[in-house]
Amino acid sequence: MARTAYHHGDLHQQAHQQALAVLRLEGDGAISLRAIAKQIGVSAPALYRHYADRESLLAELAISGFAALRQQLLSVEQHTPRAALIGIGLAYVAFAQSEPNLYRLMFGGRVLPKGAHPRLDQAGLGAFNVLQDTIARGQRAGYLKPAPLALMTATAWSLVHGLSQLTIDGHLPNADAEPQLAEGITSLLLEGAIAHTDAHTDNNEDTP
Amino acid sequence: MARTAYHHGDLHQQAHQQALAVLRLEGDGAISLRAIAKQIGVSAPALYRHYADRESLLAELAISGFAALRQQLLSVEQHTPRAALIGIGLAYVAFAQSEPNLYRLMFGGRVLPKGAHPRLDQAGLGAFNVLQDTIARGQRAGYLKPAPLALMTATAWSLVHGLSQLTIDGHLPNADAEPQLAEGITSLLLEGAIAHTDAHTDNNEDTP
DNA sequence: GTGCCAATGTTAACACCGTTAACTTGGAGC
DNA sequence: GCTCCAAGTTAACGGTGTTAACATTGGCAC
Repeated sequence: MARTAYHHGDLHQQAHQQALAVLRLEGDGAISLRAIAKQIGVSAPALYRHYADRESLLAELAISGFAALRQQLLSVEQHTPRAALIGIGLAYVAFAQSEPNLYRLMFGGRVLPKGAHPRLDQAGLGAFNVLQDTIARGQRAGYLKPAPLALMTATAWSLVHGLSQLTIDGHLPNADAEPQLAEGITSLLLEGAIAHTDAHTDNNEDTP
Repeated sequence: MARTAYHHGDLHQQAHQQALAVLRLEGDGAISLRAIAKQIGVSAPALYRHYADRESLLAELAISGFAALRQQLLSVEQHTPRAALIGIGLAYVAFAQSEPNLYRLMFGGRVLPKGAHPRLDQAGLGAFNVLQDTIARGQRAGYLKPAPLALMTATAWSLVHGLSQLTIDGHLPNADAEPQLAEGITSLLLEGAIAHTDAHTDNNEDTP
């Protein structure tokens, strides 16, 4: 089922790979269906047999990106709650830095409106759950505070996502020491930023 | 110097406002120079007398966005270190939620490559500095740990930016209670996530 | 084996887009 | 009053996503 120009069977996969290559080099804005078709050696409308439209192609790239992120998060060692949490934070940021354009596509928001591609949302949840499970384990082990799981997960997710986005876009001044930065930030969250004692005694300042 | 079709003098400002309106409603991807020109009642190339290209128009929108964000951050009350920090975090997230498409443009990264628009970088720094100054004040007051300022600022910036981005793009499951979420997350960072004691005694697990 | 059908390609065309070149208009300064 | 320059104009180029109408062909039923 191949090789005769017609029905070469590999078009879907080939378009995916070609689009991924363009994405890595120049970003999602540079992905052009016509250009991809030309480089594959096929007419542009042929792609519409495999993708509903350009957005669907981008969504598929993002889905595979979330799968790769999930695998990378699953591969960190978990033999200590603290090691697991810091390891996941570092792995997350490392993924974003190794695939900045893919990461921007996954979380861009401009493209891929919320519920338009259910498989995308599902893939995002798959990565999200790795982090949430690790946090839940940390709580069961007594290492983390018994605060609401959703709150702690949202906090950790926000921190690593924000750091990823800011570093790959160069928004952090003095971002020379990135590895230390990621580890320092994670530790800071775990151990708290307040000096040492009676931190909760001054939170009644709004009732004069 | 107005009103004669030619030289109506207001074109720059009018294009800015029109583009901002489109941005708010449909996102930066929907901003079209030709469409803007048509709605203003002018030919498309006329815009090139006022903007070098489409990207410059977007950069100007982002610049005014950073200025607005800075003003919003400057307006929070600072009569207590804790109130100032939490207030800034809430104000930051509130800004992103009230102008999601503008916020995405400001931090998108796809458009506006790092050093291409110096005034943009400067505007971003202007907002960044408000947060950094507040943290420095908190340190001088002894409320915050004397950790490196760059580290603490990067942490706080990452947290609020990540939370903003995740909420406006709907990536957080169970994000029903957003206001509480923002405040809870900020508090969690300030007070630390680790249970209570000897949190630093198990960080030698990687030396067997 | 043969014939049909659905899958998968093709070309042509439409309506956009950003951008540039060449030209025109008209207000301001000398 | 004349001139010059900023700010507008039309025409055109090359590019895009997408659809319609048509062509090819591999595989399955008979």
